[in-house]
Amino acid sequence: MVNQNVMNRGKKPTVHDVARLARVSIATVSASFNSGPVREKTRDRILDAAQKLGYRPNLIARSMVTRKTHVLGMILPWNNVEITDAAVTSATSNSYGLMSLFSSSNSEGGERACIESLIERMVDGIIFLPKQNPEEDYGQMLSMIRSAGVKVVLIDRYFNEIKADSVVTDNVKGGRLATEYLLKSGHRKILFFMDSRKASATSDRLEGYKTALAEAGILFDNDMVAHVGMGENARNVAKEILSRRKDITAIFATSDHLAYDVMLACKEVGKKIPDDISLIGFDDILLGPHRIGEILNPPLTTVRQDFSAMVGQAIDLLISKMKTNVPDTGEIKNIEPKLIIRQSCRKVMVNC
Amino acid sequence: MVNQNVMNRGKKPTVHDVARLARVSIATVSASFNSGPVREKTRDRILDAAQKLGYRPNLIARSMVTRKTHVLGMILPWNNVEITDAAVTSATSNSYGLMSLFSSSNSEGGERACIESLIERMVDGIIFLPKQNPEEDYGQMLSMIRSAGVKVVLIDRYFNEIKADSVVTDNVKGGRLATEYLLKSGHRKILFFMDSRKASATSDRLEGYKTALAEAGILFDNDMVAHVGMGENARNVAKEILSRRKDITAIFATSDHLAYDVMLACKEVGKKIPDDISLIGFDDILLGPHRIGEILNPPLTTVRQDFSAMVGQAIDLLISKMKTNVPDTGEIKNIEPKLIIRQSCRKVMVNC
DNA sequence: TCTGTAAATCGAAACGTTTAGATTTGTTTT
DNA sequence: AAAACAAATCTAAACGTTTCGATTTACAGA
Repeated sequence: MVNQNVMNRGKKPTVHDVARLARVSIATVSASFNSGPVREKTRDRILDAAQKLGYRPNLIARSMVTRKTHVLGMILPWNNVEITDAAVTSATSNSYGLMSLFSSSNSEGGERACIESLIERMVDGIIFLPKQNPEEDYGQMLSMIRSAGVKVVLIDRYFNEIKADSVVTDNVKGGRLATEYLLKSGHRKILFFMDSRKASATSDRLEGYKTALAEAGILFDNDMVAHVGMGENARNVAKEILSRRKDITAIFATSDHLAYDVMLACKEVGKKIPDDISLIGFDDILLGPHRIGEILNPPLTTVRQDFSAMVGQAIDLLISKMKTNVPDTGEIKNIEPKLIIRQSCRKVMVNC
Repeated sequence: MVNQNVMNRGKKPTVHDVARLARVSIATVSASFNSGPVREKTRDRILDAAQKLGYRPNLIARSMVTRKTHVLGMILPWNNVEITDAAVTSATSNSYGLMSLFSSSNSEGGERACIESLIERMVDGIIFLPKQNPEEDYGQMLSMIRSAGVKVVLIDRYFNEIKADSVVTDNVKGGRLATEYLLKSGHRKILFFMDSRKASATSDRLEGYKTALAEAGILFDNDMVAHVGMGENARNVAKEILSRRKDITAIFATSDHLAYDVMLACKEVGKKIPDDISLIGFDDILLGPHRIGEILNPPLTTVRQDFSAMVGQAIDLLISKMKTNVPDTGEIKNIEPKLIIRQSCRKVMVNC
């Protein structure tokens, strides 16, 4: 029930209306809504008046003067449920809004256009998962962001040449986990099956693969890493390799999607998983109430990334950077990956 | 290279800086950025100046006076890649920003809290997919939105008692498509397997099921519709029915997730799909480069919803409503569903 | 009661646009 | 060349906050 006498008829009530009703100045109203120094009695009177009028501060007006929108931006190459979920949850619980953009569906302009759009909308900070296309100048993109006074933290990727705060899965550990598991199961000829992007995530996983091999005293063979080129079809690439390299007993695919393509290829080529080929993926993609690995046939052993933790920490970091105005230190936070054992790998006899 | 002489050193340039450099008033600057009436010669001078200064209009300040943020809000029960993808694409191409919220992960407050948050942030319009919980007062929620001067269109759901514009899949057609297909394949005992929510989508699919039955001259049997209660596990419910009702030859599940649970149940009970039981789903959930139905074993026949078209039309409608200030007509737009035939159904001999 | 001081309150000026309405400029008509 | 009119430009006032410095108030100590 709204008191019509004091209503600025038809329009939303403002600080002025509240001030008038509470018999104080607008400055005092503002103070009581921002926990400034105001006597309890006055605050009660003001809150009462605000209540009576149904007053809610206009965030746009506030942004105008504070030069903070309390909105975060996020740029991903593709939509990812786990990431966007974690991001809105984390942003919301810090009472920030979130605007997500997908750089690959952005028809023209890609990542740069996304950045410009977010800057224009004056987000306070940006969570950025760069594609790491070799032809793009990420240094320039980042300085574009910074010179607009916007804070940024990278997720799932980091740059060697460019100083930027990132939070990523410990991919070398992930690669090691997968490879060690295969090694322990007796496999010696393990194919590293990757896409052709130049992402830090992928090369770190490869490094983990090499580390595990070295620790097991096995010589790294460059022919055992297979790239799926840009235009190529992963399934066909896998088929080709499968029929050419009969010695391969296990495949470590750098994503669950790639692993699925390997499954398809195996079926077409007449190899059974895990009997003929052991297969391990990466990501453990979430799919509604399940993981894709549970649904596949056979259920896929894989390395789970904790995107929720990754994004949560990224947003915490971002917010703390927004408060204290220190320049980027280039810090890289690692999130622990986890081996999820299902049924796509089998033990193999080693002749020793 | 920025001209330092004219720079408001350190701060971003404003209309005033541009006006000064171009020797016009700020009103004229504003006019040329809003395609107002300004002589070509002057416009060039202004655009030149703006260029030189690196001027970009401050959208917050603009919002302050126009009372439009050019941001849309979206509320979904759960994150859905297809919907959020379509929404950001469509919003972006109309040069709107988008803020998505998920009412079920919003720890406290749910849908109402999401609405309040979006209103507070002064979005111009809201795309709302209500859970349709029976205990919620959606009429009140909608009038909350409207009285804040925010436009709203519903997706995937509509209300009978409440006047609200919606765009939904033609679910009775979808239900009919699925049932007719099963009927044509010779099935007579078709279980309608649904969750217990009171969503219009589900009851429409049931209506489509009944229609198809009636058209085939088959008496509707209420025992052939199975509900999964709130606390219940769909797989267990399916198992129970499967072992009790030996006459069932086909199951129409109202979602792909539910269909997957049926698959699990069949496996546990020793029934083979499609040999013993024919199964059909709904949604045709997108999963990266694939559909979940392709990945399942056997590949799942299902009814595809075109979420992309649904959201696209919803946003178009929303935007047109925001321009012309007419009250909601309660119009309901239908999106065509499509039967996707894979391998989870088989033909059955009819004794005639 | 008076004074000194800290705390509370206030007035006014931003913040960067858009937008009426007034005024000037340019163009056509007479 | 003057008058009439349309088009372009300008001036000033919003829009609803926060914030800074000034002013008032409350209260303790003398």
